[in-house]
Amino acid sequence: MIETHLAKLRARDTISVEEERVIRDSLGEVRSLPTQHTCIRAGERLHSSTLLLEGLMCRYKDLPGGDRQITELHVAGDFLDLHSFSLKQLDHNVMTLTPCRVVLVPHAKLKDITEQHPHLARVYWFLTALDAAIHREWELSLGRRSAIQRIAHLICELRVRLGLIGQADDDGFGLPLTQADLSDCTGLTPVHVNRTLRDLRERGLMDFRGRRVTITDLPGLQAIAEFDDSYLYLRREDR
Amino acid sequence: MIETHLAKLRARDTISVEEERVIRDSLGEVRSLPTQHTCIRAGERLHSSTLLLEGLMCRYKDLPGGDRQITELHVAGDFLDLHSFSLKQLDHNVMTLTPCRVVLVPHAKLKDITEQHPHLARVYWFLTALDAAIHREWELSLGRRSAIQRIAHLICELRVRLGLIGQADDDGFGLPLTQADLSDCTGLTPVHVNRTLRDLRERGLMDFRGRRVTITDLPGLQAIAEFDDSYLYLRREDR
DNA sequence: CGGACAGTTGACCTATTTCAAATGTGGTGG
DNA sequence: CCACCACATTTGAAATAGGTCAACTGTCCG
Repeated sequence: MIETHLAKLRARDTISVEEERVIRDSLGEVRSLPTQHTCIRAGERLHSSTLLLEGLMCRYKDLPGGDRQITELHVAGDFLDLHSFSLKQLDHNVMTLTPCRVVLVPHAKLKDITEQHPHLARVYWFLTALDAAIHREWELSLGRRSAIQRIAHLICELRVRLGLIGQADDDGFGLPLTQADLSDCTGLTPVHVNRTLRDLRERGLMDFRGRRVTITDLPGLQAIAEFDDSYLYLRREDR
Repeated sequence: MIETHLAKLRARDTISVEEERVIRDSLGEVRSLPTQHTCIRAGERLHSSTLLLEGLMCRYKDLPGGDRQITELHVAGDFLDLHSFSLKQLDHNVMTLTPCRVVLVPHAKLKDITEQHPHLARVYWFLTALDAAIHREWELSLGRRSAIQRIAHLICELRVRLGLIGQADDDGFGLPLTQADLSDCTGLTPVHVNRTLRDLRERGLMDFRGRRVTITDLPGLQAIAEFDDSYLYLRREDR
């Protein structure tokens, strides 16, 4: 059930059999969620964190005028709100972008981990630091990259993150997002996303159609995005 | 020496006398740094985290073309790189924007804290989650707010954060940044920052001259920024 | 007094947005 | 199997927020 989660952790550190058992013991209720469903709202008091088992979800913030910014995408194996353990409530919403399956991890169990399994606690602390690193890279995209770079960069990021859990290879991957979702990730309008996707296709770099990204020139795509995966911390370390 | 740091923590949780002693015992070398000095570079292996005692610093990422994005500003009492404890190396640089004084906290001491003082460890985990919340708010600014909103929002954020450590009130605060620094925070050009500051002045909202922000209409400034401080987690909680 | 920056302004430019309409496309009910 | 509906995608034309380039003006400090 949590193989994708373990794959994500084990790409970055050593998780012992004992720790794996502790993780499995922390799991609570499993839920299935429909698509386009906001399952956590900013300001709600939370008592458990949510681990994504299957599907695609996002964190987003809305503006009074109706504009939306997605601040991070989540794939299987990600904690959507591990930070709610420290924060107690979130400053953003979390919603599904596809039908999803999730499992709840009570904050009480996480607290036990901080008291009895300090190494595992450090690994989980690392996961929240990794989310922050992704936020920083998105700040760079939103602040300083052009439209074509923003989209190319996002696709490069997703290729690596999905690759870790065996859901992407060099040729492409399934990506059940609309162009409007993509515009909310990149701070662009849906119309401009459409034109930019055509540009990427005409340049022979990638094609995004029918909920699938086909990468036709990976080095070229990475070059235009100026993509460097070091912000994803893919090396194994002793935390 | 670390009063600003304790003020920041105690605005969010209860720190016992014992925990205060643990924090004081974790402090290592104190350093004075000149202005415009990059003291941590992306990719460097780090063995201690740095607590800012005095001055203004920033985290930033550079692009090959020379563009720069500041991802967060830091005031006295902030850890610049508490996350380097989990990450081991950073994905961004850290530099001074004024002359600064900092104190180093060895990662070995932080590791001891995770093993012997789980509550304090959770408080520090919270601090890194707070940095991530600030990153998310900046993503929203960079992705969806107009130039005038981005600058107004940044000023509102700094007023609150500096206020917590007694360095700002409703009338304004010292802010030793250049307009170019401001442009690197907001993803704008220095020229447009200059015009936008004039706009804010002519609207009677705020005036930024001579390294000082004078707020002439705080409610108006907050209104145009659509500022809501909940992402700064100012309520005290039991973490 | 001079030099290095920081700030200011004007004229022009362009990437992206806005608005509006047309064209797929997938699912549902008859 | 078809008609229809709700959406997602695509395209064109016009508008604009913010960028670029270049020059000029403080201002601080040695």
